[in-house]
Amino acid sequence: MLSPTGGIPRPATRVLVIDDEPQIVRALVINLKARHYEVDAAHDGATALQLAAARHPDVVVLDLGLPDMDGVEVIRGLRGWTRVPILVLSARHSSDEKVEALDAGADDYVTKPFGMDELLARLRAAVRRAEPVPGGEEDVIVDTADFTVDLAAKKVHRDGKDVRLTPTEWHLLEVLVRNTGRLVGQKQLLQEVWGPSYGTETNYLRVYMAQLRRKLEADPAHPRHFITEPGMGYRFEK
Amino acid sequence: MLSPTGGIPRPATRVLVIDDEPQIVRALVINLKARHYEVDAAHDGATALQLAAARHPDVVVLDLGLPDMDGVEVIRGLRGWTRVPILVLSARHSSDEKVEALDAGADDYVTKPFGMDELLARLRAAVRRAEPVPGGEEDVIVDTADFTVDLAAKKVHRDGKDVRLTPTEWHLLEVLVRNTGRLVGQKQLLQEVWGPSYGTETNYLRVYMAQLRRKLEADPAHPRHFITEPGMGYRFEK
DNA sequence: CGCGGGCGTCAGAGTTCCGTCAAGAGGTCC
DNA sequence: GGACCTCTTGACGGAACTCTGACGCCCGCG
Repeated sequence: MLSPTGGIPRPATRVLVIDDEPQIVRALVINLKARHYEVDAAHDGATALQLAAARHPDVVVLDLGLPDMDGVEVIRGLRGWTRVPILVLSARHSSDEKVEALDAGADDYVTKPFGMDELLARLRAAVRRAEPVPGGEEDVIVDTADFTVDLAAKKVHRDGKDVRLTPTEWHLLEVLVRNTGRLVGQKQLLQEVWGPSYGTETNYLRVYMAQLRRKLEADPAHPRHFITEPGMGYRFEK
Repeated sequence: MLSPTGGIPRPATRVLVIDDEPQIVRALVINLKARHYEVDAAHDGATALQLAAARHPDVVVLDLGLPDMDGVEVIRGLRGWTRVPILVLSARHSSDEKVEALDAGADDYVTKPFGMDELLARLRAAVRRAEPVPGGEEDVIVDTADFTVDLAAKKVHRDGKDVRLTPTEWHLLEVLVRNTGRLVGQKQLLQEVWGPSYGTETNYLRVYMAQLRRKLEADPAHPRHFITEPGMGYRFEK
């Protein structure tokens, strides 16, 4: 990873670009980075699905013509678990193609060649409407008997004090809290926190889970909130 | 999905069509009504804003060329109080126009002449993503008289408490529950839980089935939910 | 009435998995 | 360069889980 620890306060929009044509990827990456988006790129569908799971992009730009799988399959693969906006690029102008992609779950369909300004505007629109309603959403703060997690401010409060967490500790906590009550498999946990290639290093989990419990549990030896499900994963309970 | 809303019986999707060209309005209205949308139509911006406030449409189709006011002003007027999806129609292909409309709050931009199929697909996409998350937490929950299984959270609840299951127990339960009411053969059960090379070790089944019944049945000796079909397999009943 | 197959139950052995500690590697800030 | 801080890695005791064999029960059948 390039900046595993550095990304601190600004929640930059993360874009996943999926295209097998290097020039297009390059043009997109340059333009997006210039506008302070965080960009990941994949040149085939399999990599794309992996990256999406690992990085949780805020928006996906997908070229339908991929070497390894049908673009529509990529859409379905994503839609199986996420509602992230998908902006489709395609050289095909056929109406059927558009309808198929849109009905599979795409949010927008742009035909090549496209104007960069227009694409960026469509991207802004897609991101904008995916944003949570500015006024509502109490979900950013999760309260337990022992501590409070503020997902927006990235802060944990306990006994009237802020608890200091390292980036990895926070990342792990975040994944667990966003799935409050649900079991999160160790593989999923590892891949979301450490990256797609870390699926088996369960010792990381043990170390950092212990760290979290030491900092947040009233009695770290008998955790009430960070619960181990042996052989499966961990679960955060309020 | 045949119905515009995605199959669930719900009040019809309401569309507000704003265009000053009678033929286009007519074509849209006919096509939309044929697909069981409710349709309102306005021929100018002022009427459109009034109608939108009165009728609360689920999606707006807006032609930018209106007699009384600039189309972008209509977008702003709507965005002042609602996040309803806005699909813009326009004869102008200019990139600047598109960018302006999209940044003013439009969700999509289609240039005339447009294909009706494509427009309808884009409309479906706009409506779809505005829908609330299906099922709230989309947790698949199976309820019985004695306990509750949450397949997404991997949780079993009984008598106000969470029941702790081992990985094998959970896996077995999952296969049975996903086939509620159906007989699952022992070979199938073994292969799904233990792997393709296990087809005959029926003693595993006996042990873990007993485990499940002890943890979940009110009277493990006389199971109501985990039913043995001698010589064949097991069946889960609510 | 004896026999055998299929099933449920139990408890122990063996293995895997987890929590904990500690030490080293790498990076950052003064 | 030195003093942190953080992430990685290895080792170990103990806990949890899986597997296995033994036993008893029920039932159909010879």
